[in-house]
Amino acid sequence: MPAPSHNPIGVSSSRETTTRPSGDEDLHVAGSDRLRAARQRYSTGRRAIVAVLAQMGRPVTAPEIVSQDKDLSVSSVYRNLAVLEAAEVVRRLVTQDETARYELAEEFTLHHHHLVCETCGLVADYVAPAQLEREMSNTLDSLRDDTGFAPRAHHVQILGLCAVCRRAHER
Amino acid sequence: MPAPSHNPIGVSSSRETTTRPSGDEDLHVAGSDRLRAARQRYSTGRRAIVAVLAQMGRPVTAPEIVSQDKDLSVSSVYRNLAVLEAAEVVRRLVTQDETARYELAEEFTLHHHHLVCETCGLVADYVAPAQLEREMSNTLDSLRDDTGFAPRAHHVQILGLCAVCRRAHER
DNA sequence: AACCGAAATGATAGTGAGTCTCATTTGCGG
DNA sequence: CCGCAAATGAGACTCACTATCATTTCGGTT
Repeated sequence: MPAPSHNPIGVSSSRETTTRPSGDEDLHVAGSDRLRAARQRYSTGRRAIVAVLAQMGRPVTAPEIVSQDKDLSVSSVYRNLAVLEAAEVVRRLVTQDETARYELAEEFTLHHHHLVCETCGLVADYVAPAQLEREMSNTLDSLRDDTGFAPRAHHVQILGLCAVCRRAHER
Repeated sequence: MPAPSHNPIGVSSSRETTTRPSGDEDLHVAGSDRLRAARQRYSTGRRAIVAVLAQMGRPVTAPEIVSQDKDLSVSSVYRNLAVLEAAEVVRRLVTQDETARYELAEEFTLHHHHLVCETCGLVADYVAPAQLEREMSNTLDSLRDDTGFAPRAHHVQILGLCAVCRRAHER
């Protein structure tokens, strides 16, 4: 298990993500519950996908998931990601490189946003200051009142250069 | 030229967008300048793309641009959008439906974010309250200091139901 | 424990946005 | 007016993603 050292950003690996406080057991139990609530089975394939997402600790693409676990087939991964998203076990997110990425639903993580590297496309988790979140929810409240648009979620993407690309860029 | 006092949503049609204050002449002059600065020509095709974007007043996809102006070819549109983006005349943005959309660069509009309808995919401009923007820039400042990530831009997507889909959904 | 039917799977073909190539055309500089 | 680099457009290609469908798995019932 490689460990990319300490890092205030949530690109951390396996055990110790900044954005996922609870253990793997709870995770699978909760996943199973949610699927049952949606009248779906928590099959081996679906469990495997959740395991990969938990292990990665950053949003990953479907092809990445397939290559992580060779027992998974392409079509099943896509189908199951859709099921897991509908059951709110995973969250689907799209960034600048227009390939969908998946991560555990926010209920299994902390509420967070994303840092997107414009050079290499890497997406990292980022927990925003409480004050910003407060301001955001004020804003959403008035949006609901002032306009016809009914907000359900918000998502902040911060675009820039990740540490690695920044160093590579400097010289 | 309406100031974005009420109705912060910018889905308004043709002439009178809430998010683009200046006239078309200025726009093309500025566009031409920027391209020249990037050692590129402001060719007919590129001008046509800018005209379409100005007219639409909301982020549009490349296929939409092609269908708006039959003189444009697919390959040229993609190539020129890339050129225009590099010259910072247009801005490329990707939302949940993973099809890139383009709009005029922010210097030709007001600083704004986007309302994304989860049902129909429509993307509308949204000018956020000053207080939220203030909080956002505080956050970005400390991000730059605290982590290895160098932010260049931020982008808030508010996901939910647009007025039309909301009404269709209610009954 | 064997059976049934529904749910899940996986190989494969299809879709469509976006990219690459290259021969042709356009248009600025001398 | 010429020459050459920039721009164009048709079409082939890539690849993430979806749809199809025959096969397999699994939970519930006798």
